[in-house]
Amino acid sequence: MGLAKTEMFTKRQNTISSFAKAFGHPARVAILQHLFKIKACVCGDLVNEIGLAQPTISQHLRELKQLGLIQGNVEGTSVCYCINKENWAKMKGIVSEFLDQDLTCNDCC
Amino acid sequence: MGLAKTEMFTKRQNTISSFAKAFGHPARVAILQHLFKIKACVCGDLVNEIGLAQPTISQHLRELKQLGLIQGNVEGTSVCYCINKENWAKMKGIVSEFLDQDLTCNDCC
DNA sequence: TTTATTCATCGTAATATTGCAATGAACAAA
DNA sequence: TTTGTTCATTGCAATATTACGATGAATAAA
Repeated sequence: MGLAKTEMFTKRQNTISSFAKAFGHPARVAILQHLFKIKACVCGDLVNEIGLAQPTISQHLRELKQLGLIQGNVEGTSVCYCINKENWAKMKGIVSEFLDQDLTCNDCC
Repeated sequence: MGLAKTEMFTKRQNTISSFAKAFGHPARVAILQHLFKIKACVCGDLVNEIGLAQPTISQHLRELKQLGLIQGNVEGTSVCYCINKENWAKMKGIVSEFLDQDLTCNDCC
């Protein structure tokens, strides 16, 4: 019914999918790549850079922020967003462990 | 409008988000983990293992198959699904490159 | 104080995703 | 052939996501 039955899965499985969902939209991929590139940012730059409306960018930023992958520091009228290094590293560890699973396989395939 | 404006983004950005979307649901994470674990599988096993209805599992399998991450070989009345090692490795390379971006940052944050 | 700038939030419309009952297709066994 | 097994597909209902105009809150500048 459009509702992910999260209670059926392990905490780890839900964590992995939550992080993956964060990268599951090209706008958020682009936002993160831009933050990595310039190493600091304000929302207005992203609106020009990405090409989506300001509320849309703001909404994507909020999702990334709620997951802890970015942080925003208010500076006057603008907000300085950047990658949260510590949480990014944690996420990378969890996702990488999933991606790095053993590929050995029996004769079935 | 619920429509990702893929044409605004680079091919690479869309590729990353497509793969990420595949892991963006705990059921698909669980399916892949199970395939890794037993190294071969049929759909019926997954229905018992995961706990979702058979059509639901079949639908998730189709998405993973369309992305090339798994493959299914028909064996009599059952279908043997397993990880597509080559494509998994390719995907891992693309996603890892994104995750491994340089975390150095200026004094802004 | 007034005005401008910047970003967040609200409200809403459109599309996407998830889940499953019902059904179908393919094959094997009786 | 008939029956049973296995998985795919269809059709639908419910929820989630995406996008943006309008508006609000906060601050800075005039």
